[in-house]
Amino acid sequence: MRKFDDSLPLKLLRAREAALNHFRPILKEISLTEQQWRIIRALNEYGALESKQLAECCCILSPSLTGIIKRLEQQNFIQRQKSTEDQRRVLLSLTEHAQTVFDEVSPRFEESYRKMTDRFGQEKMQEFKELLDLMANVKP
Amino acid sequence: MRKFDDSLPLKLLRAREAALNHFRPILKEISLTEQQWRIIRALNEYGALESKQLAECCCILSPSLTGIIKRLEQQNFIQRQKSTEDQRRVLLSLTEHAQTVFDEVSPRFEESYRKMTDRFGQEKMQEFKELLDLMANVKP
DNA sequence: GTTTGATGATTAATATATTAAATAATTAGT
DNA sequence: ACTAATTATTTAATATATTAATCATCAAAC
Repeated sequence: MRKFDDSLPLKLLRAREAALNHFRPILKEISLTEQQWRIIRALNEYGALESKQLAECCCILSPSLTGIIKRLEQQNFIQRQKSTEDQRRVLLSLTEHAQTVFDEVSPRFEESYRKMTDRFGQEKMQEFKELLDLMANVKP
Repeated sequence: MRKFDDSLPLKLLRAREAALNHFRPILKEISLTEQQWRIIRALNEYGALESKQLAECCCILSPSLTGIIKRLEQQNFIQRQKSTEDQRRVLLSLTEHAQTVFDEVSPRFEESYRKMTDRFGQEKMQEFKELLDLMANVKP
């Protein structure tokens, strides 16, 4: 069998851990989890989204999202409103508070992102992202 | 700010999900979680390992490992013994049962791995893994 | 209009992730 | 030898992941 360390899922996990290590200090400071920040980023970019779309684009399953949204709502980061046409659907968007926090801290994330990219190498990063996108579309 | 979809951690997450989708059916059949299989694979390759080493090489934090090992022990997949020199340490190894299961199912994982590699492209996979290893060593 | 089937969200149950704190055994310094 | 600092593991508390089941709403068929 292949060597344990040759496992692609494991390599992806380790690479992701290494990447996240660049941002964890910021997340800790602002007391947001990685998933919470991911959701806030998505809503900042796309505006209001339905729960299902948000789950899809954030790579978070619906049952997890339910809890995450509930907590973000309690912390006044997210507001919800039911869709008028389809009562099943829930529209989610950022509160003003969340928007303020986002605008304040996003430059810090950008800065860390730039550092990470520099250390990894600009061109390598480009190539790396292309391969990641390709792998994300390999169906079983 | 960068686009949401340009996020490296997100791309890594999506790529990993896509990769895991090739193996989830097998895991489900044998009723093992991804983490449990990762640990079994590691112990198969390295033989007995201390808890700390196992956590390190499997990219699992100690508190998580405690629970995973406990459950694998209950299912008769793992046996533990305290180190004789250092009573703090715990030596973990596979049971015969686990070894049997591993030998039986590992060919199926290999087969799926080969398919995945073929669909992604052999040379691309090589290049991809090299970049993943590089990223795993980018320190903040 | 009612039934049936499908869909969006939630709940439930179990497993894992994360951080902090507690335990216990070892080592270093005195 | 004895205290202090270290280290390996576990416990605790909270958040998220995963699968299955439920609940409510909508849509199509009848």
